[in-house]
Amino acid sequence: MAARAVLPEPAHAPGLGRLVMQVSRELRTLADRQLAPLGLTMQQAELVIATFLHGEKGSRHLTSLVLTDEAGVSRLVDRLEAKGLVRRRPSPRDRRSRALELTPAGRAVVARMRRRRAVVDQRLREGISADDIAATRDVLLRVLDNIARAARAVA
Amino acid sequence: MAARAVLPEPAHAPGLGRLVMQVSRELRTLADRQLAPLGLTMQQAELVIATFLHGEKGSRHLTSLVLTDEAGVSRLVDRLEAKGLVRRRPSPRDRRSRALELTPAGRAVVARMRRRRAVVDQRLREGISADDIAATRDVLLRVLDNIARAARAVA
DNA sequence: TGCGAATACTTGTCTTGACAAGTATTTCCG
DNA sequence: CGGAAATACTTGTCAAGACAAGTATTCGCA
Repeated sequence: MAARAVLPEPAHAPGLGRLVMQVSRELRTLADRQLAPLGLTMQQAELVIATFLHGEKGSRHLTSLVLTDEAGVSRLVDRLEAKGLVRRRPSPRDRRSRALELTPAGRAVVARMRRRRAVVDQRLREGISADDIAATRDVLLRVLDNIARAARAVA
Repeated sequence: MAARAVLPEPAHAPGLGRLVMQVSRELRTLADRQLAPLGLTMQQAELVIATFLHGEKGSRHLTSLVLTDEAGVSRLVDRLEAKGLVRRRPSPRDRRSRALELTPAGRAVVARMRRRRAVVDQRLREGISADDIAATRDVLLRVLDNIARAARAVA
């Protein structure tokens, strides 16, 4: 694993961070292309599914589920509302909050997307053992932890 | 810099894909914040470094190095040119192409950024063995392979 | 030779992501 | 109680990524 301190970092042995970002980018691109026939992006699909699973909560509670911040969720909901898949209702408990709910059209596509997502996820694991997946997950969680620590050091 | 959009949400185990995307996102955010004092983003820093290492090539050759497409590089170069770090020259060998070169100001920041990047990369590996890093890299490469296969299946 | 295909880059549009600032509402506490 | 602080969301701005389409130039080859 490359003692690549300050070295060129050739394309064939990229740093772990770079590799993670490459995988992330290609995952999104693939997902977006597969969802294009439904007229949705990956983020939009995630939000629709999150609304199905955790609906009735305000967008604040959904931000962590779709990997963006509140502002991002707000505009994501704008787009989904424009597509008629989701609706904002005033929340009875807290008038600052607006609860999300799926429209009939929204419910109509959830199952299909979830199935599709599962298939893709399955395909991405092909040829990789459960142990390797688990170990990878573990490493990535530790990296996340290190990122959080570094972020605190900066702040 | 204030309320970090970052950490919450360990909750239950997310899918590997989601985890990769989360790591990617937080990596970029951290890098962008650390580079902010230099007035650069992570992508801009990467392109300046790539120009230093592989300069004199047209942007076509740099796209794979900065994880975006030609259009992205084109606009990235626009921004760096506006900041006076990089310059486009007509390529003598091929008049379609425009060779990139660092300006003195560009060269002046390269060393600092590379050192900084190495430090951060080091910090992200803390507490993770070289073997684990290698195994993780291996798994991610196989995932990349699966993505490519799935992409071909779609196309 | 010359013409169509390929190549290098640019530009337009849409979506996302981060951050800052703004509004409305609720909570906390003196 | 009353006002300060926190909270929930929205909006504005900039940078990126993907994709499509456009321009200029070079290449391949009949």
